[in-house]
Amino acid sequence: MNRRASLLDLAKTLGLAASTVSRALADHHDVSAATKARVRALAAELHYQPNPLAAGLRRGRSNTLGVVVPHLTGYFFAQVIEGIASEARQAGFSVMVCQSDENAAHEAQAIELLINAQVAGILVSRSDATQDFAHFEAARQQGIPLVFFDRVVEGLKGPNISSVTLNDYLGARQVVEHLLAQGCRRVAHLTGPLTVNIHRHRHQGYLDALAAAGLTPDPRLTVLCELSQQGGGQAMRRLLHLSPKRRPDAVFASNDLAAVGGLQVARRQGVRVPQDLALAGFSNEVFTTLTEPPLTSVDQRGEQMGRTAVQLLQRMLPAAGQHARTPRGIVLKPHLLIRESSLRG
Amino acid sequence: MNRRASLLDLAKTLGLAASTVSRALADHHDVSAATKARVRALAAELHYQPNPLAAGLRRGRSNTLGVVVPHLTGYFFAQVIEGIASEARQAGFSVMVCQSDENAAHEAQAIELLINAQVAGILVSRSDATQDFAHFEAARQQGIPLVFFDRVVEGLKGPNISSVTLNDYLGARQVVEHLLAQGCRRVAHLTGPLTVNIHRHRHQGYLDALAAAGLTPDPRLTVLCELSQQGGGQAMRRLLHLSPKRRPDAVFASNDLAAVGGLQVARRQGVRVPQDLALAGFSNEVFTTLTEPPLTSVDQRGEQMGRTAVQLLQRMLPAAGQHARTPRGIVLKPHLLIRESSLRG
DNA sequence: GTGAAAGCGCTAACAA
DNA sequence: TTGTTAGCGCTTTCAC
Repeated sequence: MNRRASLLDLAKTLGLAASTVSRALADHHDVSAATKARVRALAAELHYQPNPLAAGLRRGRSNTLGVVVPHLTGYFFAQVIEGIASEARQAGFSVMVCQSDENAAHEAQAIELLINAQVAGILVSRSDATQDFAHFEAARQQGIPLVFFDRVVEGLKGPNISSVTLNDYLGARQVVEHLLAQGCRRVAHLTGPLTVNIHRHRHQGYLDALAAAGLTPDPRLTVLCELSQQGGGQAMRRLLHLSPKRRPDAVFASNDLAAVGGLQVARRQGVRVPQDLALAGFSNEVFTTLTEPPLTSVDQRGEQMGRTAVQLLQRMLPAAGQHARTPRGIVLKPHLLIRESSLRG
Repeated sequence: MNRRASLLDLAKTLGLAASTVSRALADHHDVSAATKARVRALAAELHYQPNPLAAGLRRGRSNTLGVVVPHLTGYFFAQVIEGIASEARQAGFSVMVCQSDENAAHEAQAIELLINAQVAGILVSRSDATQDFAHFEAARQQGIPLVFFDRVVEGLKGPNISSVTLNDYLGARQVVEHLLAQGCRRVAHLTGPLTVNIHRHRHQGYLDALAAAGLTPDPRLTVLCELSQQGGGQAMRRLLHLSPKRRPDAVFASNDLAAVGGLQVARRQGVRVPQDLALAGFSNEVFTTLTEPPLTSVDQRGEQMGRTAVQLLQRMLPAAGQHARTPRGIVLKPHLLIRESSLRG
């Protein structure tokens, strides 16, 4: 079991200085092509692998990207992380994943952990509960670039901060337009806290779709609830208790879990979906094709979002050259997926 | 923006040598209690955070644990990773997650990446496709301890290898005993490749439960299929094509996705679940409570498995003292969760 | 019980 | 274009 080859080993056998080998491997412009070739050949032969710990120590930052998500159990975030992991690996980065559990304190702790680990950058989808954003500022002040994905912190802008989001407004609007096209006239909306960008945008899309169709939104049909199976069930119960005239003929839930919770309550009360009540969710979770009937939803393009987030981060890294530190905000287009729960044929 | 305090900073302000401070912080036994107290007080005051890169470089290994899973999108592995991440953090480790996509080459690549990153240990659930286990041997030979969870490599045993699994045999046996108790007599089994421990054990549990009830297993009722929604659907179609006498009155699928695929096909063909056909899966995925009817399943205790895996790893680390490097195999008890899909009341 | 010294493997300023 | 030098922050002999 022989020690792994070090850069110095390469240098010695080639009769070069360590620094030259280092530069050659980094493809530094003022190393002769011949030298580069020799170095690369030997490196390949010896299966040289740079020691990331040493490089990190020297540079003052590791080659790891930090990721903070509210949780992992849920198709969307898992997908995003798959995208991040795959894109990061191609760029030579490792990925460290932390979860905030929708808890502001955990989120701050995670950021601290990542700063401490001297990550090259942080990708984060903020917890719904977070109100104080000092921890993000702290990262920025350490010179660690931040990319927000899906759930952004809207006040935070600046040279070291980018974002990639879904066009939630458009997604919601398309859902509601589809429901209206099915002949629905009283469309209800189950929403999360409107302080969070995604929920606010989806709600606005809902309102505007109604307005565009010449309908006046009924405030009783917008229900603020926890976007869980239980929360969706409760909200549905409330809606079904309305007088027949006021009762909705369609429900658009801001996520799939709440939609399914609502679906179950409705069916148990003998409401036929989609004939009596058309239903749609948001996120395109795996289980949307497994429910009875399958659930109309909006795909959030998780993997693409993850890949894009890493690309945005790379642009903000010092090594990226001249155009470095350009903050950007990318908005992805949603995909409406129409399934039986909203199809009145 | 002042530089983070280094160990040397502490040493200087206390009039001590760096080595003493280092030992004090590591709670080394021959540092006086008084000195330890002074050091700790100042460290706390200055919010001293050791530089993990430097420590890692010096020690020749980082404070990161590597995790390799087939994929992230799926409740079980996400749960395990939550358990791992939480336990690892408590022990002062970071976690690096890689996915193999059920692909042997990707898996080998991931292990190589982790070895290269000088992780302190590797936690892995092997891909179903892997046949060649040289990459695991390589890790072991680098002195990197391995813990297999859920899916183990059965040939690999030794001083640096532990495992934590579910008692799949028992889980399967409980499921089938429950189905038999519901009055079912022709129980079918949808299984994955029997080369993988989990599938083989589940199948054996199935066979033994039948035998214990005095029934002779009908080989036509064991269907080897891809354990996906589609695969489960196809298998169910095949079973329903059997002559009425041979047709099963219960199906136990080795995972939930296949069970739901089967459920959909059955319902579409007018088979009533559970009256005509009782159904059970395995894994307790989130969606098991969302199907119509909700699906009986076996909880795999993902989070517990993740926590246990990290604990086993710690026992194998050099620092763990005398009893270090003790390999262990822990087997967790499954929890049968009976839901409507198998309840004939 | 504490200190001095060396070095993990790499990179970056500066010199040639 | 290449080499020299220094040092990132920590741990670990070895000496006292």
